[in-house]
Amino acid sequence: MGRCENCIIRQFNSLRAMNKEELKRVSDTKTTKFLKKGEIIFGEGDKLNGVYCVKGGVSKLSKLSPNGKDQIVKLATKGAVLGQRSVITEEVANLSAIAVNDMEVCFIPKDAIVDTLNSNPNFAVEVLRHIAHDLKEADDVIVNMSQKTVKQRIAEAFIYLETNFGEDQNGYLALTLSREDIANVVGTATESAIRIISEFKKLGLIKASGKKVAIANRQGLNDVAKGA
Amino acid sequence: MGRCENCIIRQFNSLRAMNKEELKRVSDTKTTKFLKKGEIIFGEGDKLNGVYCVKGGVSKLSKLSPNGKDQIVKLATKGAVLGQRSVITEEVANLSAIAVNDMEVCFIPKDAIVDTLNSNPNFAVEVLRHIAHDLKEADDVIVNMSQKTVKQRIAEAFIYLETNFGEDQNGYLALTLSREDIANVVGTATESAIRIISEFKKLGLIKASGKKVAIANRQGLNDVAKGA
DNA sequence: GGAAAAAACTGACAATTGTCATGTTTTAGA
DNA sequence: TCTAAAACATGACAATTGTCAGTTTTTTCC
Repeated sequence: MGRCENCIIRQFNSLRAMNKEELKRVSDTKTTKFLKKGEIIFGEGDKLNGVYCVKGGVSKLSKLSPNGKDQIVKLATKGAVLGQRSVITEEVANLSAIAVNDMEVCFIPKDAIVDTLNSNPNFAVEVLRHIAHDLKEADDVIVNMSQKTVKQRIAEAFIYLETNFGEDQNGYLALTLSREDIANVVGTATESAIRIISEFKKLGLIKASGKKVAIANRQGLNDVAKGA
Repeated sequence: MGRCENCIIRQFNSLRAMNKEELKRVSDTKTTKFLKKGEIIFGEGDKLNGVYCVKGGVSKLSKLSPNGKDQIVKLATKGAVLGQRSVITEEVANLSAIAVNDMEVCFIPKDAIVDTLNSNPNFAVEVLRHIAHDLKEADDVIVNMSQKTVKQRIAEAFIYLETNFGEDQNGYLALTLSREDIANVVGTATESAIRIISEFKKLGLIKASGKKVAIANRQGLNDVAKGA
């Protein structure tokens, strides 16, 4: 089992503001878990006894709406710390976290986090910065959701996937989502998403091989996203 | 000019975690401002040199979407601290803050906030709790926006206004919003909002006298909000 | 490799929502 | 109090999006 002190992932999240002893404590109490695609890290309403630091793979953070549809609020990848918010506010989880592909995560019991928050202002401020950034992103999502058409949001989603997860060696988006997941990200019916994706293919904006999608005309997609 | 040490508003926000000296510093550097309905506290893209503590009145926090429509992300009332997020992340404001009715706010230069964040973990954690709570609310708004109909969201908006701002002595909602503002809260066209509000009146769910609105059938409104 | 299951896709249609045009009422200010 | 401006309201129609009912393709796993 690796030591947090040597973990490069830490540079991407708030744990980098911990000092040596604090980090040692985290390292001594953490446990590493491997999850297969589709497995649940935690569910809406679960009481969380710690946070999950994502070492590899991607998780979708989603919430079930009363009408039975899932809304994906965020995709979390390497470096993300899941469950942080719930641990801070001492509430049950507001979102579910489900593995989109195979994942490796470290579970860190909450005491190590909470105690450090209360004693090390650098760490508290660093966590604060991250959560504040998440809040800004969430506000932007609210605006997108309510002011853009489904077509625009799907175009944006592809651009988002490219800029955040990159492409594989063949130029396909490195993160492959099912049509249903894409629909749940942009908040529309699966059929609507499929229809628009087909249209994008016909227009030559993207190309697809099975579920793999590649951006074929970035500028064109951008124009659609901007409503041109 | 009042002293922060004696200000009851402080009990509602993160400033309650400040100690005597810190509070004294805030009190010595703060300035009080009075704003009329419609006045701008700060605008999207402004560089903020401090935060605004709301002593009275209500502000709408909104963002202009590329299509020229405003999306109201949040309504802030007594006790809210505006601009906190931007000061923490050292970014320009992501949202505009505009007075919905006459307001009184205290401007607190950012140094007093930032220095305390860096030195007093209690304060940092208290701010963290507030921002974390805001984040949860924002996530919930995302789900509502994307999974509920305009009718449901308008019904919810009235219930929200009642539970958060209360009623006046005649039973009307204490906070009166224009139809346009309501449309901008729920993310729809003004005409659509007007139509649905008219429908609610016909159904006896609400009654209206001019722009003042009263909830006439809470259970019925609730049913609409839940999609029954 | 083949069967079963899951995912992707398509068409037809209905419901919701947006837009534009216009009239009416309310509000604010001289 | 009167008037102009703003806000509210409504109709007609178009565009977007959702739903249902299927078919086809892809994936999974024995």
